Amino acid sequence: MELDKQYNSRQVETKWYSLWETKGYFRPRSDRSAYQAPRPTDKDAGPSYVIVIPPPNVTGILHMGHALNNSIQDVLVRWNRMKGRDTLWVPGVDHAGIATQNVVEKKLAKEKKTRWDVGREAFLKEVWKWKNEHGSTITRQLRRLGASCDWTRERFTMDEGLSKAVREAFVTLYERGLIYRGNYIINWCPRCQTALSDEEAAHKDVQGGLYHIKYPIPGKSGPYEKMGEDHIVVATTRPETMLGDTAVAVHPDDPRYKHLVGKKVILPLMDRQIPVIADAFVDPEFGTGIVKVTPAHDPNDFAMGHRHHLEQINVMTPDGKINERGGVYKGMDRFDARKKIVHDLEALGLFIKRDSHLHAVGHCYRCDTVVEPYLSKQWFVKMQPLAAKALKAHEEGKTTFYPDRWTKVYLNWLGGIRDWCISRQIWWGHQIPAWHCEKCQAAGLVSRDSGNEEPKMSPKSRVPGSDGIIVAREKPSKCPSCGNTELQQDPDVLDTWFSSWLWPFSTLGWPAKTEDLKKFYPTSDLVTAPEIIFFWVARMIMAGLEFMGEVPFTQINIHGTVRAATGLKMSKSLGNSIDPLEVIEEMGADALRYSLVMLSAQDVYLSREKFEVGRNFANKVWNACRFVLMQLEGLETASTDPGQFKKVKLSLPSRWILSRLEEKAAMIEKHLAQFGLAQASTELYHFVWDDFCDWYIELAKPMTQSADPALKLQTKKVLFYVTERILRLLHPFMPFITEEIWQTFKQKAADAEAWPETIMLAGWPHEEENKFHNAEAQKAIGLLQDAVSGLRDLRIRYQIAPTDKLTAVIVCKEPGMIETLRAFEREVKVLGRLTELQCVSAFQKKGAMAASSFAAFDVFVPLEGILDPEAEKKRLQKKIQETEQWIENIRKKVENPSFAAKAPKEILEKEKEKLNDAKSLLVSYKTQLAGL
RNA sequence: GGGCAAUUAGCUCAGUUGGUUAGAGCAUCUCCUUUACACGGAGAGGGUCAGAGGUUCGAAUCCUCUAUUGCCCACCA
Repeated sequence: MELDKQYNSRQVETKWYSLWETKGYFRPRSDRSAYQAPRPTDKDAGPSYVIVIPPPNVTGILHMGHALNNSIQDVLVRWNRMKGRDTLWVPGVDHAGIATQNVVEKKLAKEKKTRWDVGREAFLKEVWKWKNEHGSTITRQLRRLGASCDWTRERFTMDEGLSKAVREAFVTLYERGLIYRGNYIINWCPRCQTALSDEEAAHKDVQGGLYHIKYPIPGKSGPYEKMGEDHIVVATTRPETMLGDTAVAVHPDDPRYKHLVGKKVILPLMDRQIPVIADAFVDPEFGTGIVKVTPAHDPNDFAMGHRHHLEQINVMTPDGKINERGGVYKGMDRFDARKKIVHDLEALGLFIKRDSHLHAVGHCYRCDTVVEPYLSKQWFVKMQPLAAKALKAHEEGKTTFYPDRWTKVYLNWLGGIRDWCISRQIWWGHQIPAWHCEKCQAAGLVSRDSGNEEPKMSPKSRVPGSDGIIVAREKPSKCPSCGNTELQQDPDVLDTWFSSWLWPFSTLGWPAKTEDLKKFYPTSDLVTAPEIIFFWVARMIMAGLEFMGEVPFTQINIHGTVRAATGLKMSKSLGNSIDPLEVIEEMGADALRYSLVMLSAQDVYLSREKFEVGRNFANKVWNACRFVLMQLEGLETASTDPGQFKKVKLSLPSRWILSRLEEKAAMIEKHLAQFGLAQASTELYHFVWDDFCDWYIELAKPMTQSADPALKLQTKKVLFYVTERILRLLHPFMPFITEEIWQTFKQKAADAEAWPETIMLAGWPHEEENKFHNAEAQKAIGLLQDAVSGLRDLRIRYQIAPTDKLTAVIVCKEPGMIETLRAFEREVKVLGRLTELQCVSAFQKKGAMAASSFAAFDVFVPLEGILDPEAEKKRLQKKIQETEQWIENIRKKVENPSFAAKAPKEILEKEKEKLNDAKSLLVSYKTQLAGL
């Protein structure tokens, strides 16, 4: 079996993925006894390694953010799996309540139907049908990416087990007094017609208006247009809410208005008298210093209403129209009503002006409609007690964020946490496990949810049913209070995140005490984007502590956001997205993954060209391996055993590459251990490309053609050994191409029976497995590289074609170095394409020659008839000038007494060495100039 | 209003706890179809490391301020 000349990513990817999956390689080791890790020597095989996928939205398709997130996770999972740890990656999707419902509602709208037309049951059937037909798009796409999830454990937030977990969590919190119901101002989306949590109302700066309106002060009698100057002025951004005003407020210490407190003003258009109250919330500096108070339509006013026992007048319908309490404006859309009201006020002479005003307005995160602060009865989770546990866990060092700066963001949010509105007035989701007893409610036993009260830590009564609401895990047969069997389940469903926050343990079987839960909880790492720290990460930590008594994961890796090259967030609606699947089709999943990971050091600004790095690299790897395979023709003894080189006197390049491999593997390991995937992949890229391909393979070529059979053999063995290890180092990043190549390598290996079935289960090359470190070899190859570069430079400088004959003399300036130079004379001759090469320690220049100079040596080539003395003179003068400047700089540094006194010895040595090198160079240049 | 990032070559970005004559990829230019690879090889040009102060023997790196950009949070109507 040989590798095709062209790498066919499509074919390779589908072939290997289905094989991996069907053979069960993605499952934890403990689940696949037939495939035990083949290398028990792995020192890092420690506790199990578990991560949970951030469940993507069931309506979603794979976008670049997912591709990045899952590439990173897959690198970590594959790396840990190779290290021999019992590894589990649980995949799944969430039901995305509002988003999914919207999709199906849109479908219905095409038939000119609404969900109310078809009814709840039939509608839910439709949603399930949609889910079953389209809900697996994203998981199919994750497979294309190569994500090595254990699909046998795939979960859906609405499946039976997770629904049970949701009910368990809800009831438990209720019993602990951490769930309450009440009338409060929440964010209401008039389009989706549901409540939203604070996190779901995205604030955006909007250029709006600040409307100044006169509220007349009533005189003796008569209509207010005759009140003359007797009025106050309020400023508001939402004039339409004035229909529900029940007071105006001033600051208690504001001298301008002190006399008004306790008096009444007339609410225009509604002709109601409302009181002037004093409240410290009012900022005398803002606007006119007078605020209209609308307790049913503004959270601040709501609070103020509480303090002053004001009536709450809700003037809006759930779909954002003015209701019957809005008088003549009834039935108008809120924004139309705003215009009409301003117009009417103008007509009455009560409208003063509209100032342009920039302010933050909440928008529905699903449909971008302006949300309305709206008074309604909702279910809430009391968050402070949960947050307190999370804060304590952090103090105890149980949660660590990478990079660290996110810690503060997380802690700040926890510190200022507000209660979580969890009920949604939609149908797709977990229906709230609460049942209403209409008899009890009619009897007036509704103490718990009467609203108009600040939420209490402990409800007044815990006796089930006493308030007409029964919260239970399963539907109760009758009301425990009155025996009524006609119980109605609360129609609302729970926020989708109420199921997502249980994900780390609900997917492992909770509330049942399963083996998985015992073995795999808490999980190891969480990898996610910063956008969902509040939505998901913080809440998972709180849920883990509350329900499991333990944080769900200890390391939280927050990676960058994927953005389009323009800097905007990538999104389909903006038309600036790049479809990862297209990139996979075009360049391969490995290319996509490698490019993304290399760029992931911070926010990722993407354009299509950026994936060329990965594509080119994959191609490079493929071809380098093809070359190595060609060398293995007829070789029977290729093996992965490091011991094979113990008794062999290896060539200098081989000693060098083995030393580099060891060094780089250690560095890559170090980076991976601290989520430095970008650094790790970059190191690997340069090692493979620069060290291995550009130098070692080039150096190896002549050796594999050598007349010396021993040299020939050992070189091929080293090529095989190093390449096989490179494949394993690359595998977490490029799973497909490495598997494909590795399998062909396996067929050439003498120790193939010791190889596992897949590279996935081959051990991770550990730097301590062998001891190839060799400083001398590294130094010598450094000199070799200089010599070869010097020759290439000379060829280019004087336009000598590569095919032209060239001889050279290397003049060693450093005593003792001559032996080293002679040691690789042959290699320099080949790489420099020389017909002849001499290494000498003293040299008398004859005829026209030019040189490349280095600290340790000069490389001379004869250039009879080519050398232009004038140009050469100029070049050398420039070099001399540069070098003198350099020497001057170092000298200044070295001769500074403070430097000598304070700098570490190492640095001092280094600087002195540099100075000597520079001086040596200068001598070379000057000698050359003199000889012209 | 508060907070966090970013600002380094034409473009996109690296730059580890302060110590290389500041790097890479792409783009540009020159040369090379040498039997792994033109998705390649060998070279070249190109930067006062946003600006100003400060700490230090030494600053792209640490501190302060300023400017520009982006993001997150926030109940001043």
